[in-house]
Amino acid sequence: MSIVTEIASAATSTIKELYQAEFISSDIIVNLTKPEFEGDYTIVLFNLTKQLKKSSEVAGNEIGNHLLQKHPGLFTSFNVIKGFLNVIISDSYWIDFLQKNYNSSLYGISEKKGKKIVVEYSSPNSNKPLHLGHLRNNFLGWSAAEILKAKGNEIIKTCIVNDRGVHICKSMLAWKLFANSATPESTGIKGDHFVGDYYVKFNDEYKKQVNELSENGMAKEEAEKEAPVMKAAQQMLLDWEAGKPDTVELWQMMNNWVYKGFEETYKRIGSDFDKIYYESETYLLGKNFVEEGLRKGVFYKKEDGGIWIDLRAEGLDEKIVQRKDGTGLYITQDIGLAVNKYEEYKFNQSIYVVGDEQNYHFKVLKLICQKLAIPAAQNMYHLNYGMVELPGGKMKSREGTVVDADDLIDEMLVIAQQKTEALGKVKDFTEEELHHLYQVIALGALKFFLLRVHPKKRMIFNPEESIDFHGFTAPFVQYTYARIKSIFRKQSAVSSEQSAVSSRQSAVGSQSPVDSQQQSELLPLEKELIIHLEQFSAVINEAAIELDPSKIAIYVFNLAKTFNSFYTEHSISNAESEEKKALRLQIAQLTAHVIKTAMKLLGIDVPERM
RNA sequence: GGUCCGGUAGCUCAGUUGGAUAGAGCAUCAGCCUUCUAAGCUGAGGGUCAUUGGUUCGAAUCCAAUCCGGAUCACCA
Repeated sequence: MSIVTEIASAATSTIKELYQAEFISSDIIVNLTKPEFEGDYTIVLFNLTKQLKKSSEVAGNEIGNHLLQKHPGLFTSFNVIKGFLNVIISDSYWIDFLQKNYNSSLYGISEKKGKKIVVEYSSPNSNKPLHLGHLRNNFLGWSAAEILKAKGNEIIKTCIVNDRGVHICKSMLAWKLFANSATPESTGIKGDHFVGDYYVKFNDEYKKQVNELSENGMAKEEAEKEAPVMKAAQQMLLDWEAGKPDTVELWQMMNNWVYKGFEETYKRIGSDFDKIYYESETYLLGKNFVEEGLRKGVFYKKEDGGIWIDLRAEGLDEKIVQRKDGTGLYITQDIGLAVNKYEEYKFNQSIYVVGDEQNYHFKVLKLICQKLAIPAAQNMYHLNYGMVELPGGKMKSREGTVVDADDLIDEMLVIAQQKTEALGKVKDFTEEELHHLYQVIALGALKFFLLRVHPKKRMIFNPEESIDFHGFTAPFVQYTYARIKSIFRKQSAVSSEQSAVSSRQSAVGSQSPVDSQQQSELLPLEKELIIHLEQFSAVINEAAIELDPSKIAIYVFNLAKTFNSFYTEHSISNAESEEKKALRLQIAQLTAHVIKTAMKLLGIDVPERM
């Protein structure tokens, strides 16, 4: 039980005993006391006093006294200011908490509960490389999965690759027209970039043709339809759907180039999937449900043969689910995929990590699934996030104005190397260790940068301003971790020399009243750190409920910040007494553990030295 | 036009189940390396919480209206 719930429930029973008034713990608001007042936690009385028919001054004192009497181990004193009851938690409570947890490798992690959750994320197109927007998606999806795992859920990570459609045919066509049989191997270009280049080439050619046609007097709209490359791409899609061998072969070859490139990038950024779905295999799945929907009267057929659903009662529009030519649409295949996934995994919840431009789509999808009474409709959740934009506006892969994922990571690596070298602290590192360190710092900085803001906020990324390594960043937190590890390295070097008194053993073993007496005078920064550490589970909980990794990022940053103040203010190795030293080593150990665990929830590694 | 999301310091963002004098980072300025790693620490300046009205002991937070920015409302995915 967290300290906050403990206080709330103590207050609840106190109020019941004193006034026979029935409140539940959640009625009692318990906050951290503001620094300018004396106290650790504050119980807000305003909302209670009306019902108690007492002034908050009187009630606060009565409640405070009663709490002290009933829970002498928990509270040591209190004060009442206006409607606020500030309580001070006893040092022994905090020391007890620290003793119990400082050496627990699972601190903060919940036991398995067996709830099964499918997280679908990444979802790339196979006609272009991953860009900054995908990175936000990947980091968010990965982190959300880790956070849910930490709450004891079983997670299945899935990905749907959009590997078919006219946009795929566009790069195929451009390759046929312009490549002269060049391949990633022959050019030395990474496969996904190679194919992406042809996608851009297609659009260049298309624009050119539209312009030519317009200049010859054709209306722009018509020119866009009549441009030969566009018509050829559409023909290619028909060929593909008809299974024309050379088209399918070309499609497979080019997709494989892309997948090889993706694999490399995913490995770099640490994304993985338990199951990859390909749209080419799922795009026909939803059609069965069109039939069913018609039978159930959920859908209806219009005169031209198109099949629709009317969602106007739900405040939406009419939506087509099957074209008049009998083919399905995006929404149709998503219904099919949802059912497919459910049959495969029988999940309790299904999370889709997809940009907020598709909010409408997922609203409709859920509604349709509900109306069709598909079990997969239960607990379908769209984890949406804001687009990443450039100062000049949206990124457009057609126009080549994207921040490429691979390029960005390379750039971050260079910066990590430069900054590290400038500090000159890694002279004894091997090549391999350096390489690993740069990787940890560069990717950490990037992930933290994209995860530290609330998912819903759209963000503007300015490539001119490189990502900072100071302040609210991963390197800051990583540095704090490395500092702590450094202390322990030196400590174990010392303690192996003087084997008589191992400070850690003396800490755990010391049960004598003298020791606890001395230990129980926590300095403000010591207490502040322990209070921070105690909040970890509550923060994970909040992050899991809201599916919001930024909560973790903010928390771990504040923890590191508090530790750094503590570190500057008080010596650990040369503490005033052996008891203090033992206590501080425990605090440091738990801090390191929480930093490492929290960062892992963000998909970020921490270095032992930096 | 309908629906949804956002607007908090120069910039990037916390804070929104209503609680005390609205907080961080960056940037700016002033200090701190003879002591466990200065990618650090300490301090200063910087605010009409978009606007107006309402609800109440109390509003950045809830309600209404307005303004600004974005997304979406495709027989594209």
